[in-house]
Amino acid sequence: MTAYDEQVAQRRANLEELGKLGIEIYPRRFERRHTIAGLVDAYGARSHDELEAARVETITAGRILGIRAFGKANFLVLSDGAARIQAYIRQDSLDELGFRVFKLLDFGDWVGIEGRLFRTKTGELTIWASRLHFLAKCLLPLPEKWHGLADVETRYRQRYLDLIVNPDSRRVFEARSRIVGAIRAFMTARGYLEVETPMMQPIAGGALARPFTTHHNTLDMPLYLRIAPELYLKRLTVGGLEKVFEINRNFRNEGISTQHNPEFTMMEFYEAYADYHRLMALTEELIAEVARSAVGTDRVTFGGREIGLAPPFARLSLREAARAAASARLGREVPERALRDRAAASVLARDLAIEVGQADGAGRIAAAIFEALCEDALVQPTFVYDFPTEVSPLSKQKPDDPDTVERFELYIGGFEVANAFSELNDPVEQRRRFEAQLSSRARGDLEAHAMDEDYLRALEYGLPPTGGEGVGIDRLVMVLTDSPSIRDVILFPLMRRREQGSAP
RNA sequence: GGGCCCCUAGCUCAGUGGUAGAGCACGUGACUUUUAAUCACGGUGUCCCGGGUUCGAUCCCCGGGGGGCCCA
Repeated sequence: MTAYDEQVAQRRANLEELGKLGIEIYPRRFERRHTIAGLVDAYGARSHDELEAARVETITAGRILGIRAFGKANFLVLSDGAARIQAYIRQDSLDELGFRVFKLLDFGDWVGIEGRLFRTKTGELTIWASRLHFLAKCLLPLPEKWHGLADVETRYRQRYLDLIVNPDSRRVFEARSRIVGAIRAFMTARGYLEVETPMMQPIAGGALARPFTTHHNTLDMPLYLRIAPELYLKRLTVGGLEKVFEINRNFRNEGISTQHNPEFTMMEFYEAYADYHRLMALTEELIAEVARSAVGTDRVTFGGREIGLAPPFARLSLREAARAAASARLGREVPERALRDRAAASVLARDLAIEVGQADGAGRIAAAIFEALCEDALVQPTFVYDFPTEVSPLSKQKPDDPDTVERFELYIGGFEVANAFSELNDPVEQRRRFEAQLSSRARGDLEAHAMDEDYLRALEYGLPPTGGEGVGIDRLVMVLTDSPSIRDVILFPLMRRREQGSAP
């Protein structure tokens, strides 16, 4: 028998013995008077004498994360996830049944404790147990109490173990919840209406990405998991919902990395009468306010570097950034027209050893040069603005420059956190853009945008001047919690399936 | 998709071409204010999987699986 099997057998036997004592081994409910966190909060700072005078009686519950047994006097460490407290289990302070129950407890079991608060000789806040209630058995051995669970694969696959033994992990997800709450509060306070649009779409649009496909049986209809809510949210703006936002998942069938999970959370919003300049101002305010309210500061450390999130953020034109970086890299002045002309851009890319596709125009090449040379360096929050039209099929062109659209991406920590633009609302131009995408698709671009006739029809009813933006929640959480991988901020990141029978 | 690295006890990790180790956890005993409790004693195992080389492979070689990081 392996050590593991032996421990499991021992725990099962203890559970059986508990049943023989006549207690309910899976009780239905337990009435707490206090949470452990509440006790620590209220009494953690009280002195020994204050506690004696107050004679605080409590009933609380949690998971056993430590047992220090001395025979007739014992200590249990209980956790409610948020905080820990120890209970003093003294044979002559419990009834006989209670002490027999104690003897059958294992590391990881759930128990309720009734008793009086006091402080031990060593000064630790402790519950002097008068009653012990068995609540549920932990039948499998837990990771070690001191080193915790370090194996990242197990942490992701069995997140519950990570949460039990690694308090830092829980803190990340608590922060994530506060961040989402703060975003929602920020938008709601400014009059944006929260909406939910389809996650299953007959045409996956609103972004350049490959979708997941699925199928509806009764309608016998192919469907896609959405790659963006964009086209539905703009239909709502056509419908007169002038300020809307949605916080939900997008699904993109592409590679996995420290910055990409196939499903990820975006906050996307649209505002009638706004353009991308207005969105930049709003975004600065949003990021700073969310940081302050969710993590208590607008100066955070990410990957060992301090990042200031207070406005104003730096602003950098995409082609200028690419041009300057290319000039520095090549040691000669690269003119901006080298990024405007296909032949010149192609030569420039070759000189920079950046691969470009046969069908890529100057716009795509400029964007590729920017990504290759500039992204990593954008650690402090920076708006990169004025994108090539070729890579932005849903954005509105600049009045004096049809090759450029009013679009920006916000970079923080070296990666894209938000993407926004003045929305293209001319249905004739939008149709031309879709057609250009279709010809890209015909040349093999699997990420090219599909034609969406219903969306064009909506535009024909009239979309007011509108600004729209998507904020990547996972990446924002990474920055605000100093998490190096997107998998650290997603509770259950997608993992490759394992063969049956191989643990875990 | 490519490169590099990792996979040994439930957990955290050592280690070796010749019967596989530590700490924690687990079991037995002692201990009525301990706290990574301590002390004594005890058993831990598909060394990720398959093949090859070898008298002998956990170790070397090849293939596969899972994971991490970097690149695309």
